[in-house]
Amino acid sequence: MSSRTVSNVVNGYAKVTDRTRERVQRAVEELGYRPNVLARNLAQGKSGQIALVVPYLDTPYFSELLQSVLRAARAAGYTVLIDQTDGDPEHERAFIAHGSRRLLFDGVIFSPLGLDQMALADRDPSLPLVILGERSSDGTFDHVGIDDVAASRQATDHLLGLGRRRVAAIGDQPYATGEAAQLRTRGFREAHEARGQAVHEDLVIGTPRFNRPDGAHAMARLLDLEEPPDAVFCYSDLVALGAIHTIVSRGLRVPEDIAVIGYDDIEEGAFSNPTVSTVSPDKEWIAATAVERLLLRITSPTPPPGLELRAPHRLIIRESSAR
Amino acid sequence: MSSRTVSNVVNGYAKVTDRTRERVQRAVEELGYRPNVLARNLAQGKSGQIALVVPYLDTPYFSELLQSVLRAARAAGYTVLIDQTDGDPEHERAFIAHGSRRLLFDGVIFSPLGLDQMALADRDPSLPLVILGERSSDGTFDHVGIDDVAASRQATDHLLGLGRRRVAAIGDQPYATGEAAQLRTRGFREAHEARGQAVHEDLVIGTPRFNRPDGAHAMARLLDLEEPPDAVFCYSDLVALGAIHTIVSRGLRVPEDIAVIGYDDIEEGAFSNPTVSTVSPDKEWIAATAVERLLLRITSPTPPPGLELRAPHRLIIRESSAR
DNA sequence: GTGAAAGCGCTAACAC
DNA sequence: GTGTTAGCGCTTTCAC
Repeated sequence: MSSRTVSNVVNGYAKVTDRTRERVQRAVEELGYRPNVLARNLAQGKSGQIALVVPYLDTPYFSELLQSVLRAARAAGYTVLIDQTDGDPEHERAFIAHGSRRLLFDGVIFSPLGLDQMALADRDPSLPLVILGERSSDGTFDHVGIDDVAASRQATDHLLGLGRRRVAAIGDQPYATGEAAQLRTRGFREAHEARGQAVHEDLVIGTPRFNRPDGAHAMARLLDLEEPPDAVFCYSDLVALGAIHTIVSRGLRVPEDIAVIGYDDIEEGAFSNPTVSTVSPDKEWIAATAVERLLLRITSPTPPPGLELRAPHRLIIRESSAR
Repeated sequence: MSSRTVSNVVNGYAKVTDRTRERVQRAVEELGYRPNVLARNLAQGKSGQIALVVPYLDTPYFSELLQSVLRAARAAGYTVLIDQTDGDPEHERAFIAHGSRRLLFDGVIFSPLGLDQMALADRDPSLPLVILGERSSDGTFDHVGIDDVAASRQATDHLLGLGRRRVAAIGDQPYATGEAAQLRTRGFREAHEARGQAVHEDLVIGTPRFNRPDGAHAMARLLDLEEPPDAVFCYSDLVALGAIHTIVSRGLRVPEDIAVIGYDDIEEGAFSNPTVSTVSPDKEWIAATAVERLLLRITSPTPPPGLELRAPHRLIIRESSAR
């Protein structure tokens, strides 16, 4: 009995006699044999790992996503290695560039923040890659995300449909790396246009990130205006929660005085006071699709075409924008 | 020039001539040489990875912790592999038992939920291990966590000090795997004793997990009592948030009608309405210490003694239990 | 300080 | 179907 046969048995190749298989298995049991993953990795030139690289792991959206990715990867026998970039372009680049860690993972699911399209293109072409969020594919990787413009248009239209006439937007990022934010702003504008209403430019506020504090500060600025808004479209649920915090602490009511809608559909928004309306992307779909495409890319002998995958989304109306 | 010399240079061993080092480095540049991590791993018998295994990754407490662990590990040149067990005993056991994945990580930081002390003892003794949460060390691993009894006593005492006389506790788990919960219940009782007050046994409510829905349901039960509580000690901030959600939706006020205090100090509690008082464990300390001890355990030739490490904690009083 | 050569433990051609 | 053997690309003991 040789190592070849053992390898066959351990890896479950069909071509083994039942008797041999049994003999091997008993020996494995008795000797307490454990295959050495490290050796296998080297021999195969694969690590059996995929990396999930996101800007922030304590953002509920990403931790909920991480969970789904983990589940999908596990089902396929892969382990998940993670890293947080804090949106640092250098850190982000290091992950997709040629580097010594290249072999540590067979592929990457990557949610870039500080990297513009150009930097994305300049990467290790042999690294299977799936991009999350808002970056259009250049054909060498897959991209999965929801239709931000349409979703934002719907959210804004919902607010306008409530009869609100001074609708604010919190989260714009008018610079190269703010593509996702800009798409939402575009949707915000389109909704106004469709109803023949003008956008109040002073009500479009930028934020460096999409956090609670960002939302809280931005809302404070809006309330300090001579004519504050009567509704707010926030580019994340955290921003919405922060904004609501400010509104309430100033003695105003949500939604009576100011209606609020967020983005991401994190669980927190379903239990907050008030509960917050939101754009709900299908995270399970996003995670499952991202993993599926990545594994295909990893195992396929010839690189599959880079796809634009549109995840489903829907509007969830809760107390913060109830009639 | 041999591979030996190159290895020396790449790994930064001191014993190389400046001239040789330069020659090697230029060659490395020109050839675009990248060391193969997989081969190195095999040769060294190490993966340069540590695993973080927690019950739930979408729990803010764990995602905040994960973030700190990541930072500490990265500083030491380690990558972090993660897994979520959902508290499933079988899944948890698989991670610390002898197994083929053993070599995939050099050590594990583990927050068990479904595993009792006995099951913990029966593990791969060669696996460096640091336990988080409430499990006392048997001397073969380190344990880091806050003093749950003391912290719970302080939280409860704070509520009693407010003059509340019917203080409830949400989160008890009176079974083998509920050690952490039981310690909190003990602190809850001790606080009453210290003030010579009786615990209202009907106000001590169990929950399967420490989630928002758990808190919401438990609170509903408490409010259905003939004599509802006038204060609640919740075993997690999520439970507190869920409880507050229920209280508010019944038209009662926090803290006027019912004061609430939580546990974990997640960011969400600082922005919710009302903001929630909480027991704040020093997560940064916990993560840094856990990683430090784990790496020591990994690199030390002789196994270090298993330590009980007590992380600092403090009470943060916010609106939910303001006077 | 540098070179040669022997593993690390597995997988996968290649023969039988 | 089973055995033999040559790598995978490093690290490291051992001479020089």
